Amino acid sequence: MKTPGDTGFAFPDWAYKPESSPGSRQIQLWHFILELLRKEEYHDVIAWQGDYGEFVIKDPDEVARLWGARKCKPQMNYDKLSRALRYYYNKRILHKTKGKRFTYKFNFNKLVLVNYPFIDMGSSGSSVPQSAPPVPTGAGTHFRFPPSTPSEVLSPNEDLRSPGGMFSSVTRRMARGSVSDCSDGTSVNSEIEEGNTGAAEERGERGVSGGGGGGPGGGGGYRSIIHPRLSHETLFRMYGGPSNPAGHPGSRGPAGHRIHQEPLSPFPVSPLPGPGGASLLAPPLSPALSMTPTSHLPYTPSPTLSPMLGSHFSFNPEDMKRYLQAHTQSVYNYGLSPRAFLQYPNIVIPHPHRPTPDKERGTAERAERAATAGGERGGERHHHPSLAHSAHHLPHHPHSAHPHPHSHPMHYPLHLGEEPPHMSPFKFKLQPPPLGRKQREGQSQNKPRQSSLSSGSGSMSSTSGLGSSLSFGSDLSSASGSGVISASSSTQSLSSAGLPKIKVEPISDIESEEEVEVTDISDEDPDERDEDYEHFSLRHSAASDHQQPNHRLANGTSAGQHQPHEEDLDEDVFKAPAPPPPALMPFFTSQHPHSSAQRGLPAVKSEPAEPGESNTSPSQTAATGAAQTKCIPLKLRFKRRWSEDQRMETSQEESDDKKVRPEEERERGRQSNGCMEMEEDGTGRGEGDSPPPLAYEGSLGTPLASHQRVSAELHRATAQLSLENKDC
DNA sequence: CGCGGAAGTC
DNA sequence: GACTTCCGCG
Repeated sequence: MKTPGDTGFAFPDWAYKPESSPGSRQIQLWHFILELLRKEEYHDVIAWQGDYGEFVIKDPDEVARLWGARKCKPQMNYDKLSRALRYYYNKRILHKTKGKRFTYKFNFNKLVLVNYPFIDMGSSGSSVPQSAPPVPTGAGTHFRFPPSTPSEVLSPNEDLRSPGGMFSSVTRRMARGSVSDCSDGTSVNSEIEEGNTGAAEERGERGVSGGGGGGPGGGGGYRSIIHPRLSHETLFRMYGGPSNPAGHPGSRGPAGHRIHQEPLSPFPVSPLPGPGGASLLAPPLSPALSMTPTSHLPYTPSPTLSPMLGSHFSFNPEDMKRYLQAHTQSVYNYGLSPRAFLQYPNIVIPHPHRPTPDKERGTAERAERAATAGGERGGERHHHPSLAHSAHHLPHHPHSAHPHPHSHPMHYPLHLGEEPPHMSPFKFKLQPPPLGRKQREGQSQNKPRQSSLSSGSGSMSSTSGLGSSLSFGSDLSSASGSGVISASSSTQSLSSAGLPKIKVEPISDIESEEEVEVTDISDEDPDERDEDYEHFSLRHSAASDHQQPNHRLANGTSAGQHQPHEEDLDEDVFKAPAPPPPALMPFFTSQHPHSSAQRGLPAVKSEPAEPGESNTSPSQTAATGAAQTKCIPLKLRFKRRWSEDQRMETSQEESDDKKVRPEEERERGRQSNGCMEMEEDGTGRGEGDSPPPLAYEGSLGTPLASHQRVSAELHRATAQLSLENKDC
């Protein structure tokens, strides 16, 4: 069951970030739930189960009690708590797993975006921002619950940010959490907070954790202790975290909880990939990712994962920064709001469990698993298979130029400042979005994959990393998370259906590291999807020409996948949030575990969002098949996309959905103002805010400047891409 | 058990 | 805004 190291980490830090509730000071129920989930102590009461993000309340009364204690609402009961939970449905934070009693599922996407930016950029690499929701460790960016675990406190993200800044923010949050505690000793908070140790629950300890008191101090303490830049792994180790599942797998474990084996991590089965396990390196990918069932995709992409061998593999902070800056608005803006997702609908968050049979993945995963040894549990924690792969592969990569030995080649691009635009070695294969079904049907089979897109030399990538990344920019970026990019553009018209998903994979790990394939994977049906999705589709169609012929195409491969609404939704929900911005793309790429499987390349694939288990194969197919590859006017796409994004940022029009929308818009408004999510923390922001630090080479002092700069880069990249595509 | 409206609280 | 409380409905 639990993972050994789990102690705390079920979700990625970012998951804890309070997405929408900037204002809310009090602990929110979902945070509380997450907190409980991450603590082994409460596994008998509530635990992860089943799909990614899915959890079961084993003891409703107890959970209610705890919640009541936390909120000082003695009268709390499950009925009331569940009502509160139901309110999350509309917010898309949570949804009910139908047919399963007391079982709910988190919608990480919603959360992700918010956190995204911060996702570990840090060395830690926690990397997994997007996709892996559940990154185990949790260093949450901003907010964490009461800081329970040191790890959290330490969260890489924060580290990345500025030590100080993050800190403060964290502390604050912590403080908040603690504050909220009810006076009574029983307060849950305290219990939770203690979590670190786990056992220690109790209240007394709080101080130690710092949660209670206060904040800053506590947080600071941890921080001080740990170097900001420590890799997650390190942290994990410290905490017993992810990386070494092995270490603990058994430890905790009680076997079982009544309900599940799952440990803390949301991903049920995550297997940690071995590599990590093995070494420090092993990045703590989110288990989820690794786990991801195949059904969707192999989720690949986490941006961060870059394979760096050595150091952390996660994102480079820098990259993240760039990304952030670049997308400052876009991403941030999109932030939590569902819309954000809309933009990046394709991104899928992998489900932990569903194993996919994919051929491709299988390979990679197997290897990983093997490495992991076993552990599913281990897997959960952090290892991302992909990482492992990437790591392994990297060495092989010819990239001589690599500045960072560790970093994945993909990263290169990132260093825009330094590198000339063309430098980048990457080659991208672009696969055009799937043709319309009809086309697809006709062609799909025929086409094996056209890798053709790849420009011969990968010129694409060329542009500076940035370029490449940028190119993917908005649209792609979205994909990035999962690795999937929606290529909105497919010329074909998709119709409302949706965007096709495109995969961007680095194609050769070994061979040419840099190539990236972009495949259209989309399979989703907007309809099924949440409103957001719908919007999404709308947007695309309207905004871009992109309409793609069919989403279905993607589906096509995966088409079979429909699942019931719920699942679909779920799936959708879980889809990875925004893709990493262009800059990030590389990261994503590298990370891809599954994709890598194919070759071991670090590729980013986006899998169909669809959860449908059925998909798995299809999706893979799609991925692999990529057959669809076609030449797409990427340039146009990107450009448009970019334009749109910007536009969007500027004006938030959008159709709305239900309730959600309002929120989104609001958020946007705020964000647009320039505020990042972080800001509130204020402290956090200032200090740590990564963005600044990230700035491209610092050239961008201000976000705006950076943003512009990014835009420029993007355009440039786009142009190059277009050139590359010309072949087509 | 689960849903969601309605009203109320903080 | 985020619940909490109550309640009717399936």
